[in-house]
Amino acid sequence: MSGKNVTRDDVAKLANVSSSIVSYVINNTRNVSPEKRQRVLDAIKELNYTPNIAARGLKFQKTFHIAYICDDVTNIHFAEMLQELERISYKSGYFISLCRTRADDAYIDEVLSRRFDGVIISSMRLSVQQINRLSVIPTVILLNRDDACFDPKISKLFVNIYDGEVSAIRYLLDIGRRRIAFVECVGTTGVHQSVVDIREKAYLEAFESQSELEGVKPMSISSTDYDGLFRNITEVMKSNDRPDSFVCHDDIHAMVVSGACQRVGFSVPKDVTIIGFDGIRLLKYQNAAISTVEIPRYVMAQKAMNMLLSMMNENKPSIDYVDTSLMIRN
Amino acid sequence: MSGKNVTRDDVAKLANVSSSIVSYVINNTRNVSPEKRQRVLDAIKELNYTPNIAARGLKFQKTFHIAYICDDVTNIHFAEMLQELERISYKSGYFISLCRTRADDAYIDEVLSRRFDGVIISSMRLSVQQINRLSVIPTVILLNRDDACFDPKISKLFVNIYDGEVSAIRYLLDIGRRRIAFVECVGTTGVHQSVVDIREKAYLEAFESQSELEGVKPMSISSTDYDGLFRNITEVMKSNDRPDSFVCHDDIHAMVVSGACQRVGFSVPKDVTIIGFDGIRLLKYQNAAISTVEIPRYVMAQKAMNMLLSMMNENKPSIDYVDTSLMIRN
DNA sequence: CTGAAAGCGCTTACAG
DNA sequence: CTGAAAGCGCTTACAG
Repeated sequence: MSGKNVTRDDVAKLANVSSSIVSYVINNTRNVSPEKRQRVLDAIKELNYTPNIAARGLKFQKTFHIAYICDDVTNIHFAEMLQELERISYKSGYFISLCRTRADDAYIDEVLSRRFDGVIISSMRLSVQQINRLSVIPTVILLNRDDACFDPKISKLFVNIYDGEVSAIRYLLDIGRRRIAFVECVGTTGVHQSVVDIREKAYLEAFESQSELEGVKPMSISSTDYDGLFRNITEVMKSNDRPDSFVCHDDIHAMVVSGACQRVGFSVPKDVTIIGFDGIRLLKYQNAAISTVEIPRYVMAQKAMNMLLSMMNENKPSIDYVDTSLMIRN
Repeated sequence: MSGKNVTRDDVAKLANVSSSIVSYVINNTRNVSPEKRQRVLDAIKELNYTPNIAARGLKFQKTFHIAYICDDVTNIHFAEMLQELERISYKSGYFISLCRTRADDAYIDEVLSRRFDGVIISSMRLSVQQINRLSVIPTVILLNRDDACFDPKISKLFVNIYDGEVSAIRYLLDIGRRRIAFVECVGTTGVHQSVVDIREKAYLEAFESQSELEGVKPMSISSTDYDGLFRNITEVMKSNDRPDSFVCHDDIHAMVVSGACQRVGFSVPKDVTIIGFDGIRLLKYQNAAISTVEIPRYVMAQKAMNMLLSMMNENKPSIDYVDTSLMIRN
């Protein structure tokens, strides 16, 4: 039997009860005589009936579906976040849709049309206006953005990226590194202009405070894609003022940098120290020891879901913070 | 204005037209006098109205939502597949939910309850019965499984994994490798018993046909997780009959194997040749050259969506095949 | 303990 | 060119 187009009325007919009884049995929301209840349960089984959540949602003004908007789920950090969000939201009765950022207003309309019960955003590509338009539904922003003018209805979960980046630089200076290069996020052309790179800000300010140290001066490496990054690293490593260390936008960047350095004959971490960001699991299986600034993804996913739930239930937006931790590998 | 709880009736009231007119304007499905049309459009804008897709779906018996069921989206191969499916399905008007496999019947009920318009499955954990239950909605299976008894309503997109694996072994034998180890999928405890490892089958049969070659005998390496794999590889590489090459379940496994081999002092690919499976982009930035058997993900995503569409529209299930290609890196 | 009916937000056949 | 009404599959207040 098709479980798809079977409706509550079909069940009622087969069980020979009124159709409201079926609801009451399914939702256990009223006492129903044992015989009728059993007839209903049997009919459900026989017809392979499952209640239509969309129809129920129309009544409840809920879809039991949330959205995760992110720029690139092929970046393991976001894939791990998505998978953890899926796990946690499912426990609360929600399915989760992957929405890849599209920076046009029509896309925001599309997302709003789906009447998600909540949306969690990890995007550097959406404008403040676009995010604010979403805020008519419970919204949590995960990525750090320096935009001041988010709607107060939006919940924010800040990652203390600044301190994480500073601790990475400090560590490099401590172990005697002086030529510390900053590896910017690849392909920043799609990034919204209002987004400030907090890592870069931290990098530059950490340098300023260390200006008395000899030979310390900032250098940034930017690229349009990973191929370009790989090429740029191999080139800069062949040049005269090659870096002795890198702080990278994230772990994927760090892996590419590590690969490139080794291809031109440098040993990691002996010749070059590399520090990534995020703490993806894959990093520790690399041939070379790559350190990283870990983001507590599981804590974040749980917090984000809690924030969403308290917005849905009590309409209470909130702000929270999580700290990073420097993970050294030698 | 909240775009969330604004309904078509609110628009109608503001525009001073009947509520059906609003539908006709939005869907462009009947001639409406220019003045009224304009009043409606103005009201939509002013109220920030977006139509409720769920309500529309109730009428159409559609949710405009599909599901992607996979075992582990933190594996880049599946993340890339998901992202490509998202891109393609969005163009056809569908959102996509990430559903991580849960191998119990209650989960199948949950998925059926959402009335997805279609479901695409990359899972080795679901039983045949569970997948067959899903087949009341248009279903496409992507992963190769040897189960004979799938419901004929299900569409199947086969990857020619067997030939891909054989070509990898042949290549290794051609370049003189004799101690070729097979690296099984990590953590196979969750894998459904009916799933046969086609890679392993191909591996063993390729060996049989080469049994006249001296010193060639199969060896398999299995592990419960990546930590275990890393450990097992370092151990086997220290042993007396260490392999001179590896064919790995996928590229992530290959990266771990590569890392482990190098950590104990072997050079890749000079001392050890490693071949992965899938062809994820990240692989080429590794310090060591790792070959792979490429799966045409973009072609697959497009085919899967087309199969889904023709099931939705014409109720026509189909079977299709894609080939892999051996990608050598030196 | 039970059932008929209204309503969630849409679409569209029907009647004008 | 227009509008009132039925219906998609649910839930639940209301009346018995």
